[in-house]
Amino acid sequence: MPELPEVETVVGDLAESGLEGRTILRARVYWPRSVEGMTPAAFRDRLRNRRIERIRRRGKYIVMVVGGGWHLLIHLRMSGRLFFAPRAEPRDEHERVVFELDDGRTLRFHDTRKFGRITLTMRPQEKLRRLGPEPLEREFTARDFAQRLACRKGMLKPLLLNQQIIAGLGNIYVDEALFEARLHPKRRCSTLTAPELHALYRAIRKVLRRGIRASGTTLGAGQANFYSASGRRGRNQDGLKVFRRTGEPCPRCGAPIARLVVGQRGTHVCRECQASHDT
DNA sequence: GCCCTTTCCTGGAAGC
DNA sequence: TGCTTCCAGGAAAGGG
Repeated sequence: MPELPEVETVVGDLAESGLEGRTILRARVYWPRSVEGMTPAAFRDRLRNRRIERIRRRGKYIVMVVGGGWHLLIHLRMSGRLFFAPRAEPRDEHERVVFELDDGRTLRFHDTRKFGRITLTMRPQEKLRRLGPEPLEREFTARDFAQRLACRKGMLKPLLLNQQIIAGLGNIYVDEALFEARLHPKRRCSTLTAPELHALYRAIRKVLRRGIRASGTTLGAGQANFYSASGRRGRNQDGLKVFRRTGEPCPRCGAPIARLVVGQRGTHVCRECQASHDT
């Protein structure tokens, strides 16, 4: 599941592999629903001979500035991957969109579960402005965070997964951040004290930075798992404290990690360390 | 406007 | 062993 650290890793890999400055000669769409907002034919026509000027990340989106004012927004969702392959290499059945580049390589969008989406648009802000702040940017302060959460009545976990509140968090890093901050995922936001909000702010930044340093989290071995654009597995799974560690001892107190469902999401907690209070 | 539920999909695990 | 069923999960749309 690509979240902020995984997308950051992919973008870093793509930039390092010299994607910026390359020209897309042709795009081939093998699963039309992977392309959002226009027909595959329009997508192909508008991308032909476009130069990839810049690549960056915003939340969980990969943003490529291509020529003529167009922007490619790529969301990997559950199982999406991007990687390079020589043009002659046969297509895997799960490759949904393939971009032919001017240097003999192809950039392939591989997505077993077909949740991923690619949007070609002149107005990227229509999508991107809905996103909350970037949690690792300097301008995102503990005060901003507290203000965004304090007025909410919902449970912590669904709110942190909401990309409009804060961009880039997904199931893995939310569970890890809540453990780090010793907060129960079902706690109502409005009941948090100022020190608790501050602890959560720091925890979110800590687990995301750790994830980026480890080049992301790769769970299991199947091809639907996370692999960077250069085909590397992440190493952050070894450092996870609670996520998918049901029954294992809590690294802080030794109590068994429990699994519960919060907002229809599998959720991992230490019931000793993460007091439930009002739940 | 906020919160909650449903929908999209497939591979792999679990159940029989 | 081999078949069937169930589940995970991000974002957006729809309902209350």
